[in-house]
Amino acid sequence: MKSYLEQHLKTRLTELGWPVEEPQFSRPKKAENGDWSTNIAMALARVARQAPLQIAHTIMEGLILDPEIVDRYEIVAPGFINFFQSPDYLAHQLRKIVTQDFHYGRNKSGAGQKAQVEFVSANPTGPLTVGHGRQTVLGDTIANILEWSGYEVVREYYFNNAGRQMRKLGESLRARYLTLKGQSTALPEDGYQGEYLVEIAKELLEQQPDLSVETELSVFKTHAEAGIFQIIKDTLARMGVTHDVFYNENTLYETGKIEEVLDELRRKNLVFTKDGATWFKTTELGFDQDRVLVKSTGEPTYRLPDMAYHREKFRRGFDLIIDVFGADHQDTYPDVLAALKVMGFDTSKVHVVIHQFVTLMRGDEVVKMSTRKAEFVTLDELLDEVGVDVVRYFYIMRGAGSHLNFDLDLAKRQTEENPVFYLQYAHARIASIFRKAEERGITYDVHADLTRLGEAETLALINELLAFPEVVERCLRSLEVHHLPNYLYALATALHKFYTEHRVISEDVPLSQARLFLLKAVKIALRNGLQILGVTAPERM
RNA sequence: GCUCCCGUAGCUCAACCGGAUAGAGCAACAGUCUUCUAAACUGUAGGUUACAGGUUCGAGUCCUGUCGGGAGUACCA
Repeated sequence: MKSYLEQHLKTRLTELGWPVEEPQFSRPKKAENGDWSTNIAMALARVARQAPLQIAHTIMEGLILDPEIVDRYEIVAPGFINFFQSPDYLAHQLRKIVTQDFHYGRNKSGAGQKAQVEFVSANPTGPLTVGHGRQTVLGDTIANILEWSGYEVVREYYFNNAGRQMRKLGESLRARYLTLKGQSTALPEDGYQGEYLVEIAKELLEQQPDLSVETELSVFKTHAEAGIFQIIKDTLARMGVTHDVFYNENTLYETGKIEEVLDELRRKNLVFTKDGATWFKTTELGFDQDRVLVKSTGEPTYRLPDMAYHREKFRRGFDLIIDVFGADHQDTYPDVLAALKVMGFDTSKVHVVIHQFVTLMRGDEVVKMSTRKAEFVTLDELLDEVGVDVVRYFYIMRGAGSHLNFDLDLAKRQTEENPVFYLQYAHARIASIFRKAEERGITYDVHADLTRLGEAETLALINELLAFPEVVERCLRSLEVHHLPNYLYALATALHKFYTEHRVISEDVPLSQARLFLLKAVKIALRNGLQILGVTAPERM
């Protein structure tokens, strides 16, 4: 309907000799303002030097619209043109949904294109925390949206298993190991105090009982890393998340990619040496200060590998590159992107999604988190307490740019007034009605007479239902996926209202069948939407 | 100091490229189950969209400034 109107309106504007800018259509909030509305007359007021209402009339007088699609239109002050869709059109759309079934809501905007989503990327120093949860769900849901838009998607996890942090980790494991062996050893200063290292030490002791203080640290480091990665991957699996690629920063060194980037920047005259360190001349590119690429110790900062990594992303041929970062990484990407641009890559392909922090609350108290001190609630613990469906939904229901308060007490307590259950209940309710219909011998009929559907609540439900593909596209355009849970909530509300007002199964068999047909379509949209969110759609509750 | 994010009902948050009377949930109050699942529905109340200017037919949305919260501003990542 939208594209139909767009097309005809554009043609008409051309006839009139007015600038054919992209006409904007929106679904009015109020049903009385039609099913689709455009503000084109107001937008043209200045250029055409006429009153918006006059323009609207001029446009509409010469516009011939198919009555099977558009029932009627109205011109309303200050200059809106509102269109009302015809019943035939609605019926036709409903049939389409049922035919598309598992494909309802998909679009082809990314067909033939490759996308990469990098998310989580936590270094293997400890289990994933509640803080990582937000990024996990955000990244995975964005990836789902891309898949529903036709992209071929690679989910990627970037990690670093070298450096000071990992050394500390190895030392911490060694201390735990030796303590288990009866040689009580203190954890190093700033060591990792988490209980998980004790578990990993026990495993190590079973497998290799002969290690000692003399053993190379790398043995402990390697074992700690493997053990922790197992924990992380298990957690991700519980969340329903599978990464296709785990990219080790170290390979960038081994294959000389780091040097290549440095050389390339040198050739562009953007590198200089000062105080024994190697600097990136970012001031030359419009930044307020220069940045260190290689420390005086000879060790590169995160910046250089990040540049090399992103250069690899481009070379691997991705058409769309999405980085999901926490707010603490805010300053790390502008100069990385600047370097890539200098190297000749099209950085408009890179989209950085920054999410604000999660504040973990216990009632009114803020829970402070630190991986090293093991003062945190792990994602696993959260999953144990409230389940995957609730965790995924809670993390995604708010915009990434908003700070998220995650109240543990509330999440645990929430079993009844929880929005997730509200959605799932809508789905289960429909399933239940279908079971009941079968009992009563009323069968679902593909050829049901849909002209029987016409009450206000019914039309509201159908309109909500038809918006689903638009919501998916909007999530894609904006990379703001919280629109989806919000939409599904509204769809569930429309369903519940319809249910309260109108009995589906009645003596009137044709009407029952028409309503069953509608519910079938609603069930499809709910199920597909929940699938994108990674939330289950139960048949009964 | 500078950069980025945020500020909307008592609380948690929506509001598509600037559109029509700023919407939900929770909490409060009042109702609705002999009938397909009441994990639901209806109604009442709750707002100077932090503040002050500006841009225009129209601003929660864009611009400038102020205040408040968060993140960054390292030879940490």
